[in-house]
Amino acid sequence: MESALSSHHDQGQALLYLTDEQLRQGIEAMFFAYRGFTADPDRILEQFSYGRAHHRALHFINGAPGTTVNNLLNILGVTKQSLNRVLRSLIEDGLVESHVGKKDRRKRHLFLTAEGSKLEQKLSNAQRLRMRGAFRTAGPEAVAGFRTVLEAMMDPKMRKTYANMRDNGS
Amino acid sequence: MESALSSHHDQGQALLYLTDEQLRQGIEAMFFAYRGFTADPDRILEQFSYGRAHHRALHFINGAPGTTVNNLLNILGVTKQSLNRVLRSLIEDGLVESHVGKKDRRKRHLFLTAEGSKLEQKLSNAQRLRMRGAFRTAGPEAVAGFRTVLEAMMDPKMRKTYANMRDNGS
DNA sequence: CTTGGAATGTCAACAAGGCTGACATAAAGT
DNA sequence: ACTTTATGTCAGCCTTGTTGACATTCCAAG
Repeated sequence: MESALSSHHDQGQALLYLTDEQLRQGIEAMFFAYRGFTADPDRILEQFSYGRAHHRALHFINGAPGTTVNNLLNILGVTKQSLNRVLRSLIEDGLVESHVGKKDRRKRHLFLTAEGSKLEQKLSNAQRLRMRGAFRTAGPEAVAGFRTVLEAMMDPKMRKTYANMRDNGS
Repeated sequence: MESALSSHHDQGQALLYLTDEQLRQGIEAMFFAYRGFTADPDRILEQFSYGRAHHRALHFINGAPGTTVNNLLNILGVTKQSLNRVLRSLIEDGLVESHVGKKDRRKRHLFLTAEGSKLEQKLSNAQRLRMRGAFRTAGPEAVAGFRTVLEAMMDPKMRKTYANMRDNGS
């Protein structure tokens, strides 16, 4: 990719980062990085006989206590039946509490118990540790670029969801 | 948590991008972006009754024709039994060819057939289209940052594998 | 007020793709 | 030649995705 230096066209210069080869590298980087991203929590989850699905549920219930099953469904992008199985085991194990809605009794509002919060912290800490390392190594400008590209890669609907979480959560 | 914000030290300012809140946003961005990243090829794969595992095999066989099962295993980070199931179906369907090694008859060297190459292209095009859009929207500097952070997030072993593919492939 | 439809959540059964264990074959070392 | 190591295949299990059938609750139209 040193051809950028030898290009005769200004446009070629400017758009070199969009070549198929660059995109292929981006695709593979995404694949390998995501594996790293999930590796640490996965190791912890294994000890509890849980999977990534449990982690995701804990994460988003922690971020929005009292959220409903339906709301969680939209965020996670799985079927309610699939989420239900995960929630059931978390409730049975006393990590999550489900309260029937007072206004609308069809809805179940979800909360982490003290124990659930403890596991969420443990998973979160492990995942943040790696991300902090990566962020520190890469530096603030790289992190800004990272966030910009990831946001542009989301489905538009999820981009909005993400923007809301970001703005409320900070 | 947000103590960086209220810190009285210069260091707090400089490291603002490393707060737990920033890291949480990075984690969620990674989650939502990865979903977008896989969404387009997933839709195509569905029509062929294949899954992400088939896509990954096709992708890396395409990138390194003649690679062995064992080599693919190391790249994909799954068990050989798991990969074998996927390869078997791809071979049965005539997308991949497996040739017994001439030097070492234990090894199987893997190649895409014309048909396999066609599907790989189709998947690859769909995935690149989204990534190109994201890259173009974000701009070259953001893309550089994106790559830097992702690389720092990989497991060290995979970082080396990735670096080799990157340097050979260009 | 009742009734029919929409929204929400649960239960059952199936499929994809991880996993481990057992095994066959080929190569390599003693 | 015999054991050990490397490589790949087959069988069976588990998680977590899926669809289908269903119960409960709410709400709006009659």
